[in-house]
Amino acid sequence: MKNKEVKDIKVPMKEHFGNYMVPVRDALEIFSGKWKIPIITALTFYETCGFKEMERIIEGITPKMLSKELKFLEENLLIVRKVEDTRPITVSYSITEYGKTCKSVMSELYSWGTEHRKKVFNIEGQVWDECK
Amino acid sequence: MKNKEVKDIKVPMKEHFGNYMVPVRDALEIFSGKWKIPIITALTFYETCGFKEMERIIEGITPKMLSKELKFLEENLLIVRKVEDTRPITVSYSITEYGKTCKSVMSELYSWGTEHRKKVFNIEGQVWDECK
DNA sequence: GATAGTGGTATCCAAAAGTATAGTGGTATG
DNA sequence: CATACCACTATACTTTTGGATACCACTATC
Repeated sequence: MKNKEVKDIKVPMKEHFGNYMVPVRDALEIFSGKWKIPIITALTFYETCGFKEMERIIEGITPKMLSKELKFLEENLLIVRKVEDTRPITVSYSITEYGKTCKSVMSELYSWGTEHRKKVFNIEGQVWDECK
Repeated sequence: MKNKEVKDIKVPMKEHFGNYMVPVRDALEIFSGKWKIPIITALTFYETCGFKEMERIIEGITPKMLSKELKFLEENLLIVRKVEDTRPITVSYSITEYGKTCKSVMSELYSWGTEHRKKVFNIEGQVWDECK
């Protein structure tokens, strides 16, 4: 470090980004994991579903995971659970108006992800079958 | 199911959303986990850092995780690693032009997350200290 | 020659996330 | 009254993620 200008000392991130990271983490907590986006997407499309119905729609999910994630999404006000007084009693899960605001994030993820796939794999399309 | 109209049968999601889910997952793979966003953010701010420098900036990260995530981000073309011919040799990590496109996703996550925090916790601000 | 700084790797461990499988209690249906 | 559908829960297990600690080779400084 002789004939180089003195490097500016870089401070730990909290001093710059403490306030920035927290909401980003909050958002990520909602959207990450294997099943949350499929559930939100299904309910965005169908508006309302029963439990077993979702088990069939979201292929591969186990009742344990479905139950857990539905609780999580309900706690976060994105969906509502309603017990219907039918015979036999059924339970309906619906997306809330607030839940629909997820669309903006998901479409951003979608378009960035699409470009990323092109960039990294040089893939333009028509190869979806290979991706499970 | 007597005096109710016949429910439309809801088909498994792949038929509707197979093509939708894949890029969303791709994007999420980049941004989820504990350290990727802090690393991207640090390099977006400082442009270039050395390895030990990043260990100090990103508080709490272990060299193992840092090394692993840097490799991942490099493979995904978001950052570049360059060995500088100095004494002692140093290594510089920089964000790429492409890496800067992450900003759009992160700012979407930030603004949704900020609204979400208000909605769910009725928190407007000034309580950041409680969140580590 | 001890110490410190550079850029990491190796090994072991704990916690979190997710899977597999079975079972529960209720209500219909044949 | 056996079977099946509904909405789950319970238990055990595997996989993934991340953390703790130690260590390596190299160079420079004291």
